[in-house]
Amino acid sequence: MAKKSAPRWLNPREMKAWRSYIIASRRLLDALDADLEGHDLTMADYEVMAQLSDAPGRRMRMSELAELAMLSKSRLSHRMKVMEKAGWVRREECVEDRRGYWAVMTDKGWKAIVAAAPSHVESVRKRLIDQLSVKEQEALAGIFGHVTEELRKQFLKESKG
Amino acid sequence: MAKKSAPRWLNPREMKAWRSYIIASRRLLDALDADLEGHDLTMADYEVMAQLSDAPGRRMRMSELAELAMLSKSRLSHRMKVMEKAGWVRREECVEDRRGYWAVMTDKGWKAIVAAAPSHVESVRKRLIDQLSVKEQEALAGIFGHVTEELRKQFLKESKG
DNA sequence: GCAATCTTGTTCAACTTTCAACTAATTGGT
DNA sequence: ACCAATTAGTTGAAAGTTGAACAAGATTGC
Repeated sequence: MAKKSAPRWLNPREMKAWRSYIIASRRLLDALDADLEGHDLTMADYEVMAQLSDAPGRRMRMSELAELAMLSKSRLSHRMKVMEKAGWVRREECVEDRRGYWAVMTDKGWKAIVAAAPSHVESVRKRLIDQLSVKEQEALAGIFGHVTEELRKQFLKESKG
Repeated sequence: MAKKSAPRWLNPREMKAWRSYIIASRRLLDALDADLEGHDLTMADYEVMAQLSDAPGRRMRMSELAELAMLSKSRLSHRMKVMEKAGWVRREECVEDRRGYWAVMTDKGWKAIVAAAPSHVESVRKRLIDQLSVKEQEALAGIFGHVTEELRKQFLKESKG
């Protein structure tokens, strides 16, 4: 990341793309979080619950769940403690690998996510998806699919050297 | 936000747009933050410093700065305390409105942001902007400009109606 | 079989963010 | 001029997050 050459500042078009994106994203995430408030969920917790509800048997190893929900192990561990207290999940020892635990969604958790999902989807529609034409939806998927792919490559390159 | 009718789940195209966006954004922000680590800055603090460095006299009222940097007043207040301790900013009483304060960037702060900016821009390029064609940059700006505009309208409607 | 290493998941301490309460100054209506 | 309502900004406590250190179990190579 060290650079000696003159910095390549963003031209107006690039700047507009970047600023629009960063500003809208911040506000969008805030709005989506606010919309979830009534269900006692943040986006992060929703993501955890959604991933878990999709897993076979509504159970998943902590590490895999952390990976899919894009949280650190530590953060997931803390959130699980909170959600466990709320009765939405429970932890079960893992027989196959006795270091590990299963995160298991309870009935109460299932009911909570089923109750929250329609309004969350409606919120995502209203704030984002329904604002976009089909072409724009495809552009969005294209752009960010590509960005993720590239980040993955960059990560591999950087962690090797 | 209360809904009685059947939820309009996302179709595959919509789901792809949404998931690509949310996943890439999370990872992108993480990468950008990681790239800033060497300058002892987070994206949020960078934003504060960048806005301040752009203001006339490199000074701005706390409220305006909070608004532009998209932070709550409380959060800005806390961050300012940290940045003040680092010697990057200082607070000055405001004569025109004696409730208020000016956030003022110090020389040291100016040097810090000038030192950080090139590598941050390079990081934004590498992770996002340079990955996109001109058409994609324009699409990105269009989509998120529109989203911001719509969020603003929705906010106005919701806070009245 | 066994030491070295890696992986899983938690915990502690430091730090950051949020939320509600608060002070003090300004504004606006009468 | 006065009082109520609003606005600017801070504070302190509670909640959330991070990152390093750790214990315990799995894996690898000899």
